[in-house]
Amino acid sequence: MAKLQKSIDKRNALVKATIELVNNNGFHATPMSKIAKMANVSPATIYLYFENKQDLLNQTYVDVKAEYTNYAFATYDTNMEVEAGFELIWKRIAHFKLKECENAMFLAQCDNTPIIDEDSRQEGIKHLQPLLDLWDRGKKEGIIKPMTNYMLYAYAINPLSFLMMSEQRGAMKLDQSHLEEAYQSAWSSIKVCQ
Amino acid sequence: MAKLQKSIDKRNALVKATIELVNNNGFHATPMSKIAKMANVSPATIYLYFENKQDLLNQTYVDVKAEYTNYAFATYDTNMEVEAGFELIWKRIAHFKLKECENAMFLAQCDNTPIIDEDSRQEGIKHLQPLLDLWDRGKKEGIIKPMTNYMLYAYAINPLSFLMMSEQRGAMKLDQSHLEEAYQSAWSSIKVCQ
DNA sequence: TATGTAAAAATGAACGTTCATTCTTTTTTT
DNA sequence: AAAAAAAGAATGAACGTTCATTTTTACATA
Repeated sequence: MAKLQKSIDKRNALVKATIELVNNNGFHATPMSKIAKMANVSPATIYLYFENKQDLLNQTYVDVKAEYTNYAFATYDTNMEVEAGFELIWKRIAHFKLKECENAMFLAQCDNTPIIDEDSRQEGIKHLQPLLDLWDRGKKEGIIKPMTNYMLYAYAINPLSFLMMSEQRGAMKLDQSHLEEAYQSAWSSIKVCQ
Repeated sequence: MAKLQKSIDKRNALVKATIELVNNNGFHATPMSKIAKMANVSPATIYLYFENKQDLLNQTYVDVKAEYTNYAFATYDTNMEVEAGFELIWKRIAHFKLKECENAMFLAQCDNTPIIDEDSRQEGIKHLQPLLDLWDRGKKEGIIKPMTNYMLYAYAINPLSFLMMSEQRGAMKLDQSHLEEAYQSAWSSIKVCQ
């Protein structure tokens, strides 16, 4: 009973504040007091929802990662053809990274620093399975290059993080035609050349 | 006279310690006292070489970025053919990221977080010019896709950061044949398909 | 429906620690 | 012996977390 009574809104506000402040200042430069203030909550209240600062960060990471993959696979169906399925998933991921860039930036920061516990990192990876399965199928069918899934991810998906960060910094603008170009490059880099 | 007398070795030791500790703990979780200890120096001595902690980080970043690009272009000659020049530079970059992964990890962390000052970030980008010039030439010759340099970097170079981080985490091993595959994917994604 | 009450949730202030930076003194160099 | 470099100890601010207390909620009773 106890835990369920605690307002889920307050937890969400804390997670949201964490994302925004960590994006702007980095994890260790965002004090709990600021997170509390942004969430309209007392610092002490944070400890009713999270064990400590590290736990707050870990849970925020897993939350955001789940949101990311849920969005990515929402309209995907495992019966789709490999190329069509990949295009669908790719475009959903691209859309997420560009429209929800607060979330995407947060993930990029966590994925390139030692601030997240290894357990939470592993937890986050699990949700990507449908894409890895699709790639395995593509390799069997001779449509996708016989490379490790890490390599495929590096070329097909990861560039979107770089593009998102560049746009976020104001270095470039990504419109629909850029996105189509990007998709073609992603597909070129992993498809088997006929 | 004053500045020149200060030992360059001591400065280098401080920069090296900063890289190692920031890689393992993140910037804000590495105290000046630990940096000093690792460099066999008193905390107060750091302030003879650097203005403050932020300045230490900024200078470390610019140093490492310069080392990275010096290595990348060391054997490149602007008279080379586009494809050959790209292959050469790509392989030098790959070699740097995989053999000097301490340095590469440090750059990845700085490039995905707000810990570096914008000025130092800009300073670091300048040194990449030879590659951008090569790409512009390739576009004129119809060899390279007519995309922005950011897009080309995202697909041709940035995946190496992801692969380096994955290997560093023990998720995969990158041998020579993986590297050849990676190069083919990089080239596939930016070359004009005939 | 109104009231009393015990548990849960939330709070602001306080605590102890850590940290970046500075100060004063000592050591090294020229 | 004067100047530069380095050192260790000291300082004051900031932080994560906890504590003692207050406020809110849920609900039994009338």
